[in-house]
Amino acid sequence: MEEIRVRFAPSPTGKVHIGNIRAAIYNWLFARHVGGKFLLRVEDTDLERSTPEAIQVLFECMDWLGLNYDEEVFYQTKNVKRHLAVVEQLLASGHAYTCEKTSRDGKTGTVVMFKMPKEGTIEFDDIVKGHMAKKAEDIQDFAIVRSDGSPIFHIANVVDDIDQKVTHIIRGDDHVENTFKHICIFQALGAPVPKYGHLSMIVNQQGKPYSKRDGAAFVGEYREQGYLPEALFNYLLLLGWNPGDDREVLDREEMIKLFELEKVHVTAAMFDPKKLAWMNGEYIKKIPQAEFKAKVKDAAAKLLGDAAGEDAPRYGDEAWWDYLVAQIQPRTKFLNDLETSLVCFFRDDFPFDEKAVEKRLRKDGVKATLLDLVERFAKIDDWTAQTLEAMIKELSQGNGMGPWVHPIRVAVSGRGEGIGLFEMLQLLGKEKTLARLQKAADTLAL
RNA sequence: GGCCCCUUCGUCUAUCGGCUAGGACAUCUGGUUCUCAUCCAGGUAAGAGGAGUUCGACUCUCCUAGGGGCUGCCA
Repeated sequence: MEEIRVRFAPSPTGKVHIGNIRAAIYNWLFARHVGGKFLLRVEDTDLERSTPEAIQVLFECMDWLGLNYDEEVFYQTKNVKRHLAVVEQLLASGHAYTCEKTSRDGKTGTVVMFKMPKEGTIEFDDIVKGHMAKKAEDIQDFAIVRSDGSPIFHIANVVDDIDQKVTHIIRGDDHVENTFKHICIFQALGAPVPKYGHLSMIVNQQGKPYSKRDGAAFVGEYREQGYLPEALFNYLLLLGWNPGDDREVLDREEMIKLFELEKVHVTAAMFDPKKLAWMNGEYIKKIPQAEFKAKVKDAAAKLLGDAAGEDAPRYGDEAWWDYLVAQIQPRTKFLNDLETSLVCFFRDDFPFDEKAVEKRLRKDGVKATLLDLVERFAKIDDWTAQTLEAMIKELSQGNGMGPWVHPIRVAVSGRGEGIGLFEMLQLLGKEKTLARLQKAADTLAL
């Protein structure tokens, strides 16, 4: 049986965005599902707009998402001779002709045009859109070689697909009209016409298709914001496809096993950052403890920076790290939040949230409370969350621990939210806790 | 303008003619809790409009409206 081969063929004219990368994801999944080959082709024939940086960014994003390709990257510009040879062939067979033309930007010159059939219907069965048909007369002849002699997308694309033996072309909806043209080229060349599947667009919150102008559309942006590649991958997959039941969070193996191009939606889907954020949280919860610990340590090292050594609380004590990770991981939604939630453990110059200070510390009587706590805490030898909680419980006499808990939290962490207070105090240790309570009483509380 | 495609809760979607229209995110309410988050329980919320086919239509057909794509010496 013939090997199934698909390709992702972006043009490196800007940073790869989520619409493009979803096409890559669907191609990849399709190939893995059927046991075929997934190829990467860089369509860099637009010399004026293609950049090496964009190509580099493309590689990084694909690698980040785990979109591995099976053969060496194919650069379209390296196949120019073949493109032109094929054009000669078309010229000779009467499927193409030269003509004087004036371009949009006013350049006049001789280009090669592909001659479309003048009658009949061009049709194909799109794997996602179903049967497609168009009258040949509705499609005009189109240029395939520029006046400077360079091949244009249409011819380069088709010739490369022939050369790479591509069997299924899965690409964006914006190419449907091209498909009618390309089919004619395949036929003029006597080459087998591949199967097509056109993917709907992803639209932004305004309902408009994503373009390179949408800042947040750049794939790398999500990485920088602390999204996990698995979450983005999973979310993008769900935008226009579902396994047929209520499952949404799927691992890579399940995706490969369940993915079917036929079930991909025809309609455009709106990108919902909130659901992506939720998905990210789901994946963060699933990170193995050891792996998450490494991320926490990385973030800690970054925080320590120049202050390293000085503020380091009990490094090397793995039990301490494990306890910290157990507290932090379940309430982390973005990797980037780590810095904020960890800073109070690693720096004494952590920032104070002005609102929290106002609400919890700048209140009459708080100073006395804090000073009282310094005295009481100083007497505690068994510095554990349990002991500390028992002590505050006793102080509050069942009337709610709020009046003690809130000021302490802000005094030692600078924030009004975070992990459980007593766990936090245990992690900080007695010495730091006392120092911070004292400092807050002296400088912030009333 | 022309050609092509699309239309279920705010959003992503399930439904292969029988629907009291299901799930997820978001949102709201209640519970748990020292905060935030989590977690648990529950609520609000949809078939663009109109004809037709049919015992029966969200599902099939047609029309209208709305949205999108293409209409380059871009890809």
